[in-house]
Amino acid sequence: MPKDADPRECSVADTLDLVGERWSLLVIRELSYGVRRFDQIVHNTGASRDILTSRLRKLEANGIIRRERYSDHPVRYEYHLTPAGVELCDVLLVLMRWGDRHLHPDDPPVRWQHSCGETVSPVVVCGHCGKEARVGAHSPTGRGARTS
Amino acid sequence: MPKDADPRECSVADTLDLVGERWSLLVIRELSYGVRRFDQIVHNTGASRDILTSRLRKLEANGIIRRERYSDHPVRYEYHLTPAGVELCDVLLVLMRWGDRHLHPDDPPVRWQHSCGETVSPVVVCGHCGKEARVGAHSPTGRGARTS
DNA sequence: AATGTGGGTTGTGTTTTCCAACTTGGTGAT
DNA sequence: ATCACCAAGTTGGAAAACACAACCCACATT
Repeated sequence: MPKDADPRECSVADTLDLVGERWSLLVIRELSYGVRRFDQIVHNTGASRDILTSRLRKLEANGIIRRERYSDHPVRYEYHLTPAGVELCDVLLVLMRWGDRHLHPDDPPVRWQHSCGETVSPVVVCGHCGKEARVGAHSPTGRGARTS
Repeated sequence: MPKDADPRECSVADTLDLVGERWSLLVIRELSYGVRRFDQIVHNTGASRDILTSRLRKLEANGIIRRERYSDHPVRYEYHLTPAGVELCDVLLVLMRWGDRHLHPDDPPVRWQHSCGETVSPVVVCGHCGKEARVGAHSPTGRGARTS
């Protein structure tokens, strides 16, 4: 870090410290699709095996995924999302929506069907009033809120 | 990429190719706070100057930010979000919510006030029916939808 | 004349990542 | 019993990315 830096206190940065490295969010994506095995995650993401090992260990250490033994002889494991990991799927949905709109406007690679019967088109709203929410629409307050 | 890999077609992966490298989302965060100057972005993120230059160029090349000359003598630039960049702020909001809940449960570093008067507590909902949406709740369809 | 400012670029290490090949403890087929 | 195969990693060596201080340039200020 440059010695004159004074990074903003920020939950975005703190979350990215846990899941912001290359491949981590794609691992969570695979688990959200129900993929559980090491080799399948390699195959579906393109991560190299050593890096995948290190990402899985870090996600596990931070309570985002869980490793479960499904065979004793030989010892074999599979991976699952924890409740905290399931919550991170919201991030995937919003990233997917942006990519669908801006990079694949005519044919989204994947659609998720919602319980209402329609294809999910995720929108971020304020939990209190239900209307659309977006950073920048109003001014921030708190320890990390400086605007210069 | 390992030669047996066959990465899933996926808008999440495609979006992360544009903004998933270290610092890129924090640059967008700074612009969403109204910070415009190179040195301020360095100061508030902790990115090194050379890497920041490369991130800014890439984000600009992909239409997420815009560089604007605000002085001719000497030549000076400042950075702004494009409409596509503003849409990416949804991702920040959802990352922030996760970090607030899981890493700072008692004192979120930043609060954004919504037009309804309350602090924004972002929720991802289905754009059709308005109810909560989450990847994994139903099964995916499309080219990238395999579940093994 | 000296210092400061904004937006970079350069040089030189250090750290990460990449990828094939290998390992380990087993199973099933010949 | 030997051979191939499987899953879940680990290892070694090369390539790429990153970090950071120092420098640069065209001004403006003191």
